[in-house]
Amino acid sequence: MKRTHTCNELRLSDAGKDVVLIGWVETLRDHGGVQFLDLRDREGITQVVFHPENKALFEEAQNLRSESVVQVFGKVTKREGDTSNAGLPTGEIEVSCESMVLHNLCDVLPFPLDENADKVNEDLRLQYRYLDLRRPRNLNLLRMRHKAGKAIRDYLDSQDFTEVETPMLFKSTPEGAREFLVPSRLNAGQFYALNQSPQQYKQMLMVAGIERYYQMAKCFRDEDLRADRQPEFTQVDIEMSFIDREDMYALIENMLKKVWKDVLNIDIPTPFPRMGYYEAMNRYGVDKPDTRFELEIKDFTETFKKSEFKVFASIAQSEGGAIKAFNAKGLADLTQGELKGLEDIAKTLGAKGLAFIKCENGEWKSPILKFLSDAEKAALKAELNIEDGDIVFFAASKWEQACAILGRVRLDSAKLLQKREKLDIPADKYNFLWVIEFPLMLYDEEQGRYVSAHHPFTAAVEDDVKYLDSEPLKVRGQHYDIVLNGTELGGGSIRIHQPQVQEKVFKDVLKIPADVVETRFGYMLNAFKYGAPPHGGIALGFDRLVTILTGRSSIRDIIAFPKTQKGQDLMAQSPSAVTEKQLKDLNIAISLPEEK
RNA sequence: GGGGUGGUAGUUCAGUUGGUUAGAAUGCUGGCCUGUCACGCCGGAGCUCGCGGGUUCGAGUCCCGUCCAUCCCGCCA
Repeated sequence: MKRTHTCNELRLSDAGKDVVLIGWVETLRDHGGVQFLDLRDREGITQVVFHPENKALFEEAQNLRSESVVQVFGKVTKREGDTSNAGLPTGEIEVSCESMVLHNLCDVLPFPLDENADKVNEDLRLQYRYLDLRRPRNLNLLRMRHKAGKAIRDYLDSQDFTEVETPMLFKSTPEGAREFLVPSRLNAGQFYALNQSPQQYKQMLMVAGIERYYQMAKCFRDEDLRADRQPEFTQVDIEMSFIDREDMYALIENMLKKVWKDVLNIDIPTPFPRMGYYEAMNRYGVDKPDTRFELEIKDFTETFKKSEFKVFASIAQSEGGAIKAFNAKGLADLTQGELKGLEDIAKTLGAKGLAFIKCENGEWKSPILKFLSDAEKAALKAELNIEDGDIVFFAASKWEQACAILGRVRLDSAKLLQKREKLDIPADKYNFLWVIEFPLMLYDEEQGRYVSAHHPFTAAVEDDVKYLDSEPLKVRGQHYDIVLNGTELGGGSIRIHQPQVQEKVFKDVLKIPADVVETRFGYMLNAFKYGAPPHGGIALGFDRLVTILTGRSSIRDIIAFPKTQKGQDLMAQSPSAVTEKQLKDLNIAISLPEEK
């Protein structure tokens, strides 16, 4: 037995016991005549004391280094008077060391593992990921991730779900995200693709009659990375037969309720509010609104239709044009630099500029003020409740673009207001929201055809099916997104389960050529002919969920071995070149672009 | 593919209008210290300034290119 207790176990009542502890050297304090060693394992810290009577042991302790692994044999001793440490659960005792085994003398660390580690360059920490993970805070993140996963599994098990593993080696489906291709040695010149999601397999499981399926599914996408995106990630993938949207809402609400209860001991209220796609876009400028604060966007297209301000008037009169504004309440004191930052972000989203009106000392200030009529000013003041210290931002553009611009400026304004402590968003505020009734189709100008807003298996809302031929843009899908604090946690839909409907969507609405439909989806359409039950499902980004649950800002924090923005694993050093022989077996030739 | 930020001791950073031997803290290392808990005190070693090129009498500093990290846009059915 390597230890009798963990480093967070011994208390005053254990005084006098002979114990064995093992762990890492957290700190070493050498006072010449007495030495202290804080020994740490994943549970906590216990102070070990060395006295000079045993000279050999004392010198051995002096030669230890931080993060070495030592096994300590000794007696639990009460810490007398003010030598106890109230800041430590084990602070009333210490272990008087009688002998010690040094299991591993640690090299000098490449970076400190204390609270300063958060400031260390992330690439260095990723290279030594095992050291960064060793910090108790980071180990705890992995343990919280485990707890969240367990809560989900426990809940779904209680609801009679069956976890089924589906293949990661799938076939290439070029219409989705970029894929990781895997060459097939046994089928020269052919490739698998790592699955982007188990979408098609889980629908086949419904046809198979499993009724309630879930999987903690590893998924892969070869897209550019972000703070909330990794090339491989985990989805809580769910599919159910014989249900409607209400069943799905209830299931997910109860599941997330259990996760928050089990991991954070927080009761989140259910049911979650619901908001239509167009309402979300109009009020918040995004389809994943952060409803923890207001700063809502208002529409002034009608107000400016007959305006003397030609820039606004011409857009307001144009097909699909919109004039929108919101009041960044209390942000009139923003600096030139901050204003430029907001302008720049608006421009990256296609705005020509960012018109604004400031209200300071009862006076409106704005480059566009001279173009506005009294009636227009009155309308703005009333709708936006403009008061001293406020600043109003405008977007004039196509409806979707105007929403997107102000949606983004709204979020950035909120950050500026938070910095000024004029907007308070409590860390434990969790605003869940269902965003529903997305349009089923969008018109892609470039391709000159309709494309699925989400994926082509989504069923239309019953009342809208009749528009499928005549006005596809009017058709709402039975799609739902679950949103938390402005992050899209996941989405899903009730699926099409009738082969003739699915075929019509592919061929007549999406105008996918018949032969392409046959090669990509032929087996699916065929399967639907053999008693496919009505079904629907959802997929939740487990990594994103855990990121928010743990209050972190990057998905990399809650993934054990994450990749950098270039998709590299700096510790294991992947990806890497392979041998000529490997390539030959796979019939693959590498042709790199010429160096400039 | 595009835009922003950053790259100087092991680590985190400072470095003036371009100017002599590039600093601080921490870590490491040698010594002192019998009650600390981020122990304290005294000494020491350690940086070809991401890489390549250019301007200049002289470049950490200016210019060009490039690499890496990160944030964002595109992208993510």
